[in-house]
Amino acid sequence: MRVKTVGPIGAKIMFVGEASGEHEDNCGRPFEGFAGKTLTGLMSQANINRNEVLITNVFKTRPPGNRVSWFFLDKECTMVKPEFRDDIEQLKQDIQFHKPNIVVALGNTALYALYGEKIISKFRGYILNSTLVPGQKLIATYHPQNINWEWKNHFPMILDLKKALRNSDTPDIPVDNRILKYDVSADEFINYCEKFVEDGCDISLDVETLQPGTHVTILGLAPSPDFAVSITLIDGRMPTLSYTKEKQVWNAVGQVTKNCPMIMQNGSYDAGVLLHNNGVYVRDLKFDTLIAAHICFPEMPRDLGFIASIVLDVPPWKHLANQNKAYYNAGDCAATFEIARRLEKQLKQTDQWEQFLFEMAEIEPALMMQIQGVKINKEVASELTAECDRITQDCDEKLQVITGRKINYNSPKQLQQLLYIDMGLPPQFKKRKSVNEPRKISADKKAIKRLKRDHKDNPMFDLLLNYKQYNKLRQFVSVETDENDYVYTSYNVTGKKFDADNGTDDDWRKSFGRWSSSQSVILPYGSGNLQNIPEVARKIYTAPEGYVFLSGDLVQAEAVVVAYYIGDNTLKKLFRDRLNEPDPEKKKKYDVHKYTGSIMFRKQQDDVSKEERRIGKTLRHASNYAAGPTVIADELGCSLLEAKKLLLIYYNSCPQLGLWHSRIQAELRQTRVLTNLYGRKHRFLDRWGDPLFRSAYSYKPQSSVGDHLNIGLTQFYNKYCHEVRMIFQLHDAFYLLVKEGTEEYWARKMYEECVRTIYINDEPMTIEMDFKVGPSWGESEDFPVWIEYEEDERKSRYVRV
DNA sequence: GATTTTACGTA
DNA sequence: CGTACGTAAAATCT
Repeated sequence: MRVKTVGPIGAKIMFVGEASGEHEDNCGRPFEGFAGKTLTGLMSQANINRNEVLITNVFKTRPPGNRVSWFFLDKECTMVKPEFRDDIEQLKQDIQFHKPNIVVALGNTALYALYGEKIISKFRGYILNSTLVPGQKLIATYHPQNINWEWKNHFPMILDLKKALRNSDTPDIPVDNRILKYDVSADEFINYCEKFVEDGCDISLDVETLQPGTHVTILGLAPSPDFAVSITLIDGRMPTLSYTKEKQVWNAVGQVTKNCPMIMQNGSYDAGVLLHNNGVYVRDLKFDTLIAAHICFPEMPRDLGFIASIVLDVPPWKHLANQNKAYYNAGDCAATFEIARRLEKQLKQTDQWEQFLFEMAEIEPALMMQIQGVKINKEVASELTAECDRITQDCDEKLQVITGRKINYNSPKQLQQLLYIDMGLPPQFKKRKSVNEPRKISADKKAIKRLKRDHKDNPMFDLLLNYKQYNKLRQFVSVETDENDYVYTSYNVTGKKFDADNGTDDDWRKSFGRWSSSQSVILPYGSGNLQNIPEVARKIYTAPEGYVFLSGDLVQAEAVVVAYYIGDNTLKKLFRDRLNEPDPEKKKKYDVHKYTGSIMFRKQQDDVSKEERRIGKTLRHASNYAAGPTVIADELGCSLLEAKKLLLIYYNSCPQLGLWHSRIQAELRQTRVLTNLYGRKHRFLDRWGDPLFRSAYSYKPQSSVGDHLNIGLTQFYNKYCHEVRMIFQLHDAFYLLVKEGTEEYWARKMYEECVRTIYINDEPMTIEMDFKVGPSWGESEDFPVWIEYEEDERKSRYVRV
């Protein structure tokens, strides 16, 4: 049965879907089946009443197998079969008859029919002018069915629908009055720069770069959302200006960044390139739209195109990037300026301005650490590399004797063949996220450990584990350095690697306020991420003659935060006593894990064995985040039954934990927004269920500790960056490179900036900081410094939880 | 040659 | 059914 367009005459919004499914075919009305239910739900979340809108499909009949490609001649679905062209004509006439203020295209097919473009992810959320009915305002979003498959598109789709509603008052398509000047002459560009300096106005800046070397090819500036100017410095691979002229341009840009408050999208990159390559220092990065987006939409993509699509009412421009880079760059500058205005408003309205400011303040220390880099000891590095090679070769040879064949142990496929087919061992499976997923066979470390447990007499499993360990270690110790033996990392304040721009982006990033570390695009030397270097490999990072590494780490930080959240009085006292204990030897007495062991095994703390302490540590850690018995069993190497017993004892000894977990769930149910100890808000967008809860349990402690350290680190940097060098940030610790003999002086300064009190329900919580000193990152010893801590009102925060 | 999968290091 | 992050090598696709 052909479906009709349904809805009231005079409706302001018209939804256009794809084609009929089974239900639609039966009743002749669009969106009556499963996808229809989803659509109704989405509409109501966007405050749209389904009865007040028009709904139709592009194709009026049901394709065999529900495949849309049936309507097209080609696989890419770009040529409609002649017999279905009437459907398109019908759609056109329907729109012209009803004259809705806005049409909403649902999915690729509708977007193609109405606008001639195929990739919904690139065009969704923008205000478009329909090509099928020129002058008709159009917005595209996902097909409801897609939301059922890809949950991460759920929230953007609701935002799109809300935008459609906002734009349904009038049929007017916003006119683009922007003046985007591109490829201006050097002199004209310099004139603009001088004018901007004279006005002292906010300026948004954006650079395009060329690899390798990260040379600036195009530079754009905008003093408002309506005007932008860009200059091309490198065309292809050739400079466009003479040396003298280009120098004049850089001088002019330098004056702008010296005198004007700057606005950027990911300023850490642009400012880093300008500083490192062009000697241009950005004095006042006033507003970074990446940071703002991270605070406002912590689970959303943060590229400029996406932010624009949810914050602005503009036509899409990102797909033009390859046609005219200079024009596109100017467009980016203008868009960044406007996004900054809108997000500033939103940050203030949602009471997150303070959080925004302290995240902004983290940019400079993060950037400086990136550009300074760390020196590698090449001798130690090559020794360790040789050792890795020796051990892996040795394992390889011994394994060859045992198994009688030579395979690549790094190959999951070959290893699975060897273990589960040739040797006939019981296949091991990877843990699934949900029971609906198919079980996946695996030959990873965990699998081998399990096999080892059941075949204690066979030495091959130890050899395999050894091989894997040293093979992995090799990648951390054999690193490429620059000509001065330095390596670098990019510390990313918003904790995110950028999503691929090919539309096939993987999981979204949660980013709980911790920094991430990744390979620097500006200085691509070293293993990239410096936050996952194994202990042994840290030996290659040695301090120069006369210097040592000094680290300050927050003691048991997450455990402290959890203890206060759940209200565990014994633990609170334990942490407090440790804080007030001047004797470093006696401090060791206050050991959470020994305490846990003593409860679990009902004995005095002094009688707790090493093994019992380990069990206590594992249990506390795992159960804070609601881990299950399988994980405990794997971690402890015990049976599932034993793990279950241990967990039961643990939960009985700590009933507050379960209550806290329930409270988090209740909090989620309200608004899905959780707030940490520093006021950082996070809206959780996952489907309702266990993975959501687990993620939420870890949010408050993890992000609170992250913010706690980063605030201290930033304060420390602002005071002392001219006197001392900051080297690493490891989530709950940071490292300095200090002159021998000044360790204690700097330890005290770190303590002053990092140790502060948060009052939780009027109770003071203080996380202690301990210090370590060593000639290399890998060889350090405790460096006890007794600092009497006075709770200082000025440094404190009050929170209710 | 480009993309996806598998594995594994840290807090 | 800890979570979060980034990278390398193998496997697979085109």
